[in-house]
Amino acid sequence: MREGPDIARIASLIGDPARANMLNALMGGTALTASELALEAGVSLPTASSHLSKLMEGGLLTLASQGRHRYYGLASAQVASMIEAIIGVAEAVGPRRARPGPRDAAMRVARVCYDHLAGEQAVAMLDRLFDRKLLLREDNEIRLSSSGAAHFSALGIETHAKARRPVCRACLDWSVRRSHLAGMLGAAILDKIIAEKWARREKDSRAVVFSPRGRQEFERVFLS
Amino acid sequence: MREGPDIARIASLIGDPARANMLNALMGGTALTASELALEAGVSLPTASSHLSKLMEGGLLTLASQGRHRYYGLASAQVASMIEAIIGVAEAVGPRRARPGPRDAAMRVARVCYDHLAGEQAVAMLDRLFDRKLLLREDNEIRLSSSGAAHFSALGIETHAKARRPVCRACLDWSVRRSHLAGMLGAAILDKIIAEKWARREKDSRAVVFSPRGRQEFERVFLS
DNA sequence: CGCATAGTTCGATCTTTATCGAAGCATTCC
DNA sequence: GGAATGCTTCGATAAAGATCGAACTATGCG
Repeated sequence: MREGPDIARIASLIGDPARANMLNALMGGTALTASELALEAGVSLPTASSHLSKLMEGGLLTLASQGRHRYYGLASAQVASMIEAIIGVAEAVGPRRARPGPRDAAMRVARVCYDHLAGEQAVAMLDRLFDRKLLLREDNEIRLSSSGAAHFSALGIETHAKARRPVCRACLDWSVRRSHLAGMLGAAILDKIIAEKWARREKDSRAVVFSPRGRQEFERVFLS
Repeated sequence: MREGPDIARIASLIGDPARANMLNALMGGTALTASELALEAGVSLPTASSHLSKLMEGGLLTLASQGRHRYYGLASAQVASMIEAIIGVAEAVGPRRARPGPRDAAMRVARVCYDHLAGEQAVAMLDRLFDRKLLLREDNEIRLSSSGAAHFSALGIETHAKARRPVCRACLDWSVRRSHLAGMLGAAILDKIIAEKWARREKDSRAVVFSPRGRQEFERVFLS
């Protein structure tokens, strides 16, 4: 009977199917309203509302009110990466999903992880950015080199640190089991990919699907 | 209502206080019997037994029968690192523990993480091993250099890969928020620290407490 | 074999909590 | 102002599951 941090509290919050579905949906990175989350979780609005207040109280969510809309989002990247870790275990021990299915394959290639790109594409990108010395591994962190700063700035990606959010961060990829790029820069790159219409978000999924031309452009800019 | 891996199943397993306590105890790395875990969780033997079979069915534990003893342990390093991630969130959002307390401080300095050393000491050690080029960062993995192989071998630490377990692996430290060394080598180093009596495991805790002389030795060998 | 220790299974009880309909607030639109 | 939309609170119901005592199985010891 040891004390220690209350992991049961956190885990039981995630342990309800409705709440797990909501969190899963929020892993897409976009904040959602209570009604959207109710739909996502397959429960009525009152039920969803009750779940949301529990998640809020548990510190897993943040809330942004805009007019009569209330947008719920994951509280932090740390929460997101905890959820990724749980997904990893669930994938590993889970009842071997009958057929991997096309959506699942798409997820492995490229998907949204909270606010940045994950999957094979993202892991390959980080590797290339290191090779080209646009990013530097330092200690156990990732740092932007001066050539990297110039490079991203030329692409119209702002890399000045604001607030306390780190510019670069490594995030473990559950499908590849290697790191991909998170942090402000990771988020900015995903923004660019979507803004340039190189890829679109699959509806109701975290999968990111590149268009043929978009993939070419992405490879030219980030994988060359 | 999306499908996807069943994270609720995994999380709800951890979400029960009794099971969470058991898992927490197993994070110490040593396999424990059902009675020990019952004590640890503060429940009766039948209750513990029921929890254990659920954890087994969920794939979070492994079981080794030896005579009339049945030793339960965490199923994998992946499971351990998921639990660490949950601990991290619980620490971050949890009801600010009134006073950090001495045990808590000791945990931050050095503790057992499944089968290797974690905490400030462990993070510092990994940094030094990189500085001395005994370990090399490669891609996103850690590799043993040839001088490193010689070094550890001279210390009586075997570094030949056996089975499929990687020799070196990075593991994110929840207290320091940087990586420390896991994998076969990480485990072997912890073994040596205990075997040489440089430090002892705190009773009923994951904390690892160095003796004055032990700390000196450890610093000489791994932090110099 | 008989006894002791380790562990599981069974059955009954009891608490927790997920759920939704109805009603209540709050904000915006007209 | 009044109607509509988005969301929360309340109250009652129902289901899930945690708990333990007692009985049962298995292993070891003399």
